[in-house]
Amino acid sequence: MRANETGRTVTSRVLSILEAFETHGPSLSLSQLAELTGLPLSTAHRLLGELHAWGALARDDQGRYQVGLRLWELSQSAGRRLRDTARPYLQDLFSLTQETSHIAIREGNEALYVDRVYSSKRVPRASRIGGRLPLHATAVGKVLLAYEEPWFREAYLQGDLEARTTRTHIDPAALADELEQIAEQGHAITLEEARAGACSIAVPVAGRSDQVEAAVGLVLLSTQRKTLTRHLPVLRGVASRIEAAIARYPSGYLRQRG
Amino acid sequence: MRANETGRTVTSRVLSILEAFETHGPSLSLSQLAELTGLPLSTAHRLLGELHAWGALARDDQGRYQVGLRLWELSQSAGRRLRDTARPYLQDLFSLTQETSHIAIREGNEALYVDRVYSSKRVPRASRIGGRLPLHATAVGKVLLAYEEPWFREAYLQGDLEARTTRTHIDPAALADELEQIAEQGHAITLEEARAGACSIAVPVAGRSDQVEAAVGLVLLSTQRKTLTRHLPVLRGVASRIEAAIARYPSGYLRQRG
DNA sequence: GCGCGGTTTCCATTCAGCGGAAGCGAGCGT
DNA sequence: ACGCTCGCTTCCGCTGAATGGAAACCGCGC
Repeated sequence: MRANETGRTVTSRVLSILEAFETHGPSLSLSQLAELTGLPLSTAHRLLGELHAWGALARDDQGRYQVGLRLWELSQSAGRRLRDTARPYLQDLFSLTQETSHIAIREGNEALYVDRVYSSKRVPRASRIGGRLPLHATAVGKVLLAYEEPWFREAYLQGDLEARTTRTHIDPAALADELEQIAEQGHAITLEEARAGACSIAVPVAGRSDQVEAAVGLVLLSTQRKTLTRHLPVLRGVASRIEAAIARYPSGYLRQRG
Repeated sequence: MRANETGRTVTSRVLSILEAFETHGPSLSLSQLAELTGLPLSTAHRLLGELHAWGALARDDQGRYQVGLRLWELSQSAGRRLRDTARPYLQDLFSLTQETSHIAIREGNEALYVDRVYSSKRVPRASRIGGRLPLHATAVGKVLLAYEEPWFREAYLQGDLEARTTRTHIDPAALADELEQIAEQGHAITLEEARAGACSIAVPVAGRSDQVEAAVGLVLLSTQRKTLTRHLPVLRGVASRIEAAIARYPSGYLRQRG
């Protein structure tokens, strides 16, 4: 009967519901959600009811909850900022190279894939739009890391460096050298470090005031590793066209939450 | 000093903040938001603080709020259900026709564009991914309407039928006839009804149990209107391949909120 | 029909959230 | 330099909105 046993704010409870969808499947029942969030059943029920009424959550025909289309539509604007700008150039990149092309930004300790155009060749899919991969295991990630503030880069290298494949570079000292070299030469390459059978190359995309805000890259079958650098001029060209397009925005328009 | 003057629940207040972003620009200041939501400044400030800390909102370097990438990432799963399934087929459709290709579902009284591949030709953009257009002004919308439950279709025709261009069909009786014909022949055509200079054609995509859940369509320059029907076989082929891919999901997986 | 897992509704209790007011601080005009 | 304005941030005593235990409800299988 007490009013809010836990001390958590209402807002944080609502958000913890959304959080549950991030980590545990796209479709959850009331009791699962109550379990996952630690909320009493009736409280969870009421909050879910409000979220559902508003359209933030939808219910399938078994009564389970899913993230709703209204929330999707709303948050398109966030992805859209970069995406809408970059999309045409990304498509150019694809038509020039015929290889899987993508653009990513840094979000926390991971590379967040903002958009991608798939090649018809069946390159192993390491990630998807809106998905994330560790910064040290992909070409775009390495680029983002290489141009990041030194304090961040160093802190990152201190942390756990997950090995995605047997080829992932996980030695902090070696990685530090590699990143330095990347910053110098202006591009990064990975060979089966995120996914067996795939290699990739990426270059930075700077916003106004030289701050690197994103990275564009290509993914190829690892059998074609030797052709990677051939795409560099095209990649650079596309990157600088994206930069020109971004330049119209206020600085920091893409970059969010340190 | 009173506790919650308005009678609105905390959750609804939080959601009203998100609502403000739907209708008024992608970037809003504290005082704008307080104004728009009708919340006292200090209350808005606290709620925004929580949303920001969680990552639902981001702040640009002028301190204004924007919808954050965490929310975007989270809600990708909603769009992803249909999008990830349909994407490859949509890309096939594009490479077969070289025309702007899109897929949409019904959300409320509007067609919600779930995904699109742009032609390089500069077809007037009537909408964007995650955007909406009235059901009666586009080919995909007409298809969705034509296969909708009769009670819904009739209610829709009673309502205000906005004229997007001088060519938009807004006579309820004529539209009813047109929809009947569309359901019969299995495709819809619009000629500059949503946007001057563009014409479009669309066919239904049925989920399990014949329920029409989405529509795929092409947009062409209106100068090419005579070639529209030539694309019908390709369009139908792609639609049925999407149907096959959808068939694995539980029924109602895409359809949400009546 | 009866028990079981899950969902929905009810309502007296109480502390989390409220919001008025005061404190900052950056920009601007004089 | 100085005061003024405008918008953001922090503080804190009061109170009704949110809480959660319990009980009703609803299918479903045995």
